[in-house]
Amino acid sequence: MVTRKDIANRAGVSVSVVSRALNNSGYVNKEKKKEIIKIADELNYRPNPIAMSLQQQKTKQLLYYSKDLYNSFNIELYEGMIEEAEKNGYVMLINGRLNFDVIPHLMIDGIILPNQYVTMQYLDRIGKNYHLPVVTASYGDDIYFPAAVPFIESDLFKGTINALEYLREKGHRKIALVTPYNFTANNSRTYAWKYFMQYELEENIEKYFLGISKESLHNDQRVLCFEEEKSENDFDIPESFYEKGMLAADIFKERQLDATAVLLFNDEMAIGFSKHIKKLGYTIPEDLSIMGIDGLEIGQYMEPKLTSLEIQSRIMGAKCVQILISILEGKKEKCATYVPTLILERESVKNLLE
Amino acid sequence: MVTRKDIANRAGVSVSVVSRALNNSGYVNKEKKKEIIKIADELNYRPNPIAMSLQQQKTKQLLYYSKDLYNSFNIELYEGMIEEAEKNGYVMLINGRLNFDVIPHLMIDGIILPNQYVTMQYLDRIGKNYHLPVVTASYGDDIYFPAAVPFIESDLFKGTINALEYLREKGHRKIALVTPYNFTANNSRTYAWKYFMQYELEENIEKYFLGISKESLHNDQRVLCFEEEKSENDFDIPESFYEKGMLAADIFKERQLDATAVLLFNDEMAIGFSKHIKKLGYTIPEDLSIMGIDGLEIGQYMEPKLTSLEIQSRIMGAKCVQILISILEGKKEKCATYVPTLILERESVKNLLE
DNA sequence: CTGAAAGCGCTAACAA
DNA sequence: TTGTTAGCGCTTTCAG
Repeated sequence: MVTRKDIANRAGVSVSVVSRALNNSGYVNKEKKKEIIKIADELNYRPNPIAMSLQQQKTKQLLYYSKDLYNSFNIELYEGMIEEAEKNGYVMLINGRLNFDVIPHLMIDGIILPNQYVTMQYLDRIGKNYHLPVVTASYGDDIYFPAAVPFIESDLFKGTINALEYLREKGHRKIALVTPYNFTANNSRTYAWKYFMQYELEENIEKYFLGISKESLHNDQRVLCFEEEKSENDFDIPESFYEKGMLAADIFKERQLDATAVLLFNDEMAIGFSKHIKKLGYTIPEDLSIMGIDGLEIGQYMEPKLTSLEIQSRIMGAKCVQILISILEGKKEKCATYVPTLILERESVKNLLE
Repeated sequence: MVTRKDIANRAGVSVSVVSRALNNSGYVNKEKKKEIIKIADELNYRPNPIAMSLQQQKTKQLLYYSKDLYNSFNIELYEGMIEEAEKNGYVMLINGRLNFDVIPHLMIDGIILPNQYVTMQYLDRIGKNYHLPVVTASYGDDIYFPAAVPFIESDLFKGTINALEYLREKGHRKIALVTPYNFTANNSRTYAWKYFMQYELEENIEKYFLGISKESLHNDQRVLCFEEEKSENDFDIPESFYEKGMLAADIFKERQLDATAVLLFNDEMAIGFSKHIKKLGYTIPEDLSIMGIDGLEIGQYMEPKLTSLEIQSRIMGAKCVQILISILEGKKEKCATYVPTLILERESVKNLLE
């Protein structure tokens, strides 16, 4: 391994001169500088990032502690992060296993956590004693969540309202909501839907709410199969959105709901729901319009192509990194940042007014 | 930040004693040792991984340089790696962007590259001057690939033969192969298929070969749309397996192929193919049996559930890490390691003999 | 059994 | 403009 010492020896100068030459800092004789750079090049010198990190007390590395790498939404988020990190001279790492114990072993300057629940757990288990700037990339799951750390979230309250407005414009009034959680869950999607249905459309929100959770379904056998419904507190368990979507279709049919449109918690659920509801004899969008949330690319592979409320994941990822870096640099940052959503119009919503 | 010096001060000893006590190395008075550990605990001391890395000249971190995080096969591979790394006291990082320039900035002891092409590029651009143990996780893409670095691959030659034998047992003889590459491509799947069709089944291999590449399709307009067909050498472009599978279905029908079964290069292609061929009026498996390669979980969501040749990705990932670590530890390692495949029997293959 | 000292590769303050 | 020095947090040798 080539070090600055080697270069110094070759050039007949001291290491500090080499350092200054290579870092473009302080004074170095122009001739010598050229010479030093030439030698460094010849020797194929690479600064040792570990030594530099030790000396500078920073690593220029950031970590995205993702919950679920199988979910392409998270990967898109990560790609947004990579890009922004790169621009700022940082390396963006990712770790797919939520094992907090490894964090102190990692050589990083800051962490991006995947949602508020993980953040809470982190604060509980590690964060108290181990300070490392943290930022949360939130889906907007819980509107009452205490902002313990700065968070960046998709503006899903406004977004859901927009989605519902879009459906209303197409003539829909009876719009069911399918979510994997309870009626009382404080996520902004549910919240916005309740508001809109109740005050804008004046429809019965109990009737059109389909929560695929053990509470909402009164311990229906079919929902108790899901791992995440069995345990209470384990946020490590990936959620079965797809399967829950399928179950929702069964229940939709059983209840003979007269909704003309269904808004689903996310695209995965929407895909599971659509697949199954078609099997049960419904035609999309003729009999029933479907709208997802996320705007994933795979929605295109559905038949018909899934209309969705797009969360701009890349932009969100970039924002997370921006904010984390500005915290690292000691700049103050406001605690909540909202990224707007977009209506992604494809084929699964019918215009009833035409 | 708490350092060993702080602990030493508190305990009234020197740093070396603290070091020895905390590392369980050398002699330390039992009483003092207890005391030191207690203080470390109270102060919530965490060894600085950077300082340790600098001193020990190793980071205990490994990198999986994945090509495509959207492909769940790679994620499974990664999970196998994580587990094995953890067992051996290593941290497994992953980076989704193939930008070789960041590698020298990373604090890692070794790299796992995603296939031989990437390995070649790596060797070309970085590896020559920058030594860092490297291992290749190969799909078995090219049987003539020069083993420049140790590689771990799924035994797809044997596996493909097994898959074809399985199909033969079910009464299939006319078995088409769908791949995204040329007839002359030296990947072991194609190679094994050619062999089996020619010598075991004595069928016409030209007739039943469906290569979805510009060469195989004589610059058919429809294949020229794919990004990866436009450029010659860029291995960074993700491949459009799904879409190519759909195109293959069109071509299968156009040619009025009388195959009773189709073996596809991977599950993604198989899913695209199946979806589209159903649309074209075929029923699976009644009219046509389908078999994929990979054994992905999403194959279960297809209708009917996809029968596939399972690549044991977790085991492969673990093997990669094992070998990389043993190289790091100076143990010799043989260059080629093969991981066996498994027939994953589901619903998309019909038994013609019943 | 303990502690001083050297050193991992680098930077930065300061003296020359 | 340059080189010496100290130090980032840690380990390890070696004299006490």
